[in-house]
Amino acid sequence: MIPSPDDAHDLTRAVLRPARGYHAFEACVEQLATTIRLGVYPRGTTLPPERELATRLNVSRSTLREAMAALRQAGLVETRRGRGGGTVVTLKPRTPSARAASRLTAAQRQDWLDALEFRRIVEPGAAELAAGQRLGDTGRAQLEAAHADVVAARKPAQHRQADSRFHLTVATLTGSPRVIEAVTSVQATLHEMLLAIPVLEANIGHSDRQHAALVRAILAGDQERAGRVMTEHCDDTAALLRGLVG
Amino acid sequence: MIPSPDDAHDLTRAVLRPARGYHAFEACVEQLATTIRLGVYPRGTTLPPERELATRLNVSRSTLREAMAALRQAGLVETRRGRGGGTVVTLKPRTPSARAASRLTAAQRQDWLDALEFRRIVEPGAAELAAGQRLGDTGRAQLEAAHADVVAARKPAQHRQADSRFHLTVATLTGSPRVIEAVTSVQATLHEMLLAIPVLEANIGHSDRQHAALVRAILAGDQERAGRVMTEHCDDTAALLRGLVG
DNA sequence: CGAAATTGGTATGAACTCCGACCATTGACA
DNA sequence: TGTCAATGGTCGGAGTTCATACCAATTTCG
Repeated sequence: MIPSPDDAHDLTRAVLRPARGYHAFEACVEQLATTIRLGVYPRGTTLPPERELATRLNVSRSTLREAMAALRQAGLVETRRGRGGGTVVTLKPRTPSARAASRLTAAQRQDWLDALEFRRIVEPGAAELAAGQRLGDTGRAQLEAAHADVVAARKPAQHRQADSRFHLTVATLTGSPRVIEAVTSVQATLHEMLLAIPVLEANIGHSDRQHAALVRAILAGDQERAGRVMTEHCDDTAALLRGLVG
Repeated sequence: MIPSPDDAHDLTRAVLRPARGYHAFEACVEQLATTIRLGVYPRGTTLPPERELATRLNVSRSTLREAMAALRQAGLVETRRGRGGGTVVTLKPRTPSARAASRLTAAQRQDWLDALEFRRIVEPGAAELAAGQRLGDTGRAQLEAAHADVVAARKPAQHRQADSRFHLTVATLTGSPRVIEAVTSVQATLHEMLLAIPVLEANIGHSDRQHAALVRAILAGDQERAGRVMTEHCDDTAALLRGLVG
């Protein structure tokens, strides 16, 4: 039985997506800026050499350099020449402020809510997978270090970055490229949201307890519990944000 | 506490991904070919006009036309001019054959296994979300139609396409762009695998029973059961494929 | 029948991107 | 101290992609 074209129509509407959302240049700026803002490269660290970054991003060095120039002009990085030189991150982690929350397009809001739903699927899955992995010493150490950073963070801005890094670390432990990409994308959007919507101290404490429980579950290799804890964590954050986004 | 650059290194290795994997032209060919092979546009249906497709894929018409030319040359479509003309799908669904399975690169195998892991996260999540949706009559009808197509399909090739469409339909019902994209991507890879690795009739029967249970769970709004059934479904397929892929 | 609408086909120049080679600066190290 | 290596900076030509306008074929419908 061949479906009529009309049956297919809804599907295709949904399935066909932009083959290429933007120019290479913009894509680079976007990704690098996100990487920096998420704290993957914290303040003071040096980015990899241009040639390596270009290779990694699958982009010509010229294009990458244009992106770098944009970052430099935006004040995220500074560049020094010569051996031992390079591009260092100068961006101070932004402190959440509610100013931006007002000018929210409907599309933006929709995307944010979608990110929350997708997150609830992907991050628990990542946690479960990570718990199922047989982690080496380095893996366990990475996880504990990332968690320690979150606990140690005093200022909200630092806490936010450490939190991102923690979630990305969990994803990294799965060793699955697709999972990592999904979590990265979700965290980027989440980061945007949390910058626009300041979160209360009490919520941070709650969140930290969940992180701790998550670390225990993953280190213990308890997949089911890891997934459950992460699901709760996502649900709690989501409930909070949904309330504030509308 | 600022992490040392070395701490960050593993994370960045994982997080930085190609900003743009290929040229716009290739991306279009890739996506259109996949869409057609998955049966989103079954044999005999007419694709949307070039101008609309170009807009949808966010690509200039010239570029889209080059992609179309490639598809035409590859024998997937035929084109007629004039009002009421257009580009129609001529590709017969391919019958699975094991010929291709031999020349498998390590990277390819790795990607396939990764897709299976990612699928086990995303598709159950999609099923659960879909079950939680308050479906309208159209939604319910779509799901039942897609399922009926799977059951009615006689030849393996047709069954394969109907199966893809079924899973994509479930994803579509969630209404979440990110979920849809994730499932599409996963199904594309799965399709590749299943073309290279013929599956036995007995497995098809088993799979069909799971589909039926899934439809019941979603229509009943039973999220937990929908998720569980889909998880089993993915696990069973994965076990089979993992055995054959190595 | 004939005009209009819809669809694919063609052309051109500008902008973007890529690649490769080479230059300039600076710190590391023999 | 001088050489080397690593790094950012610059340049030019080739290939892609884009936007726009216009042409050609064919069906629909007044």
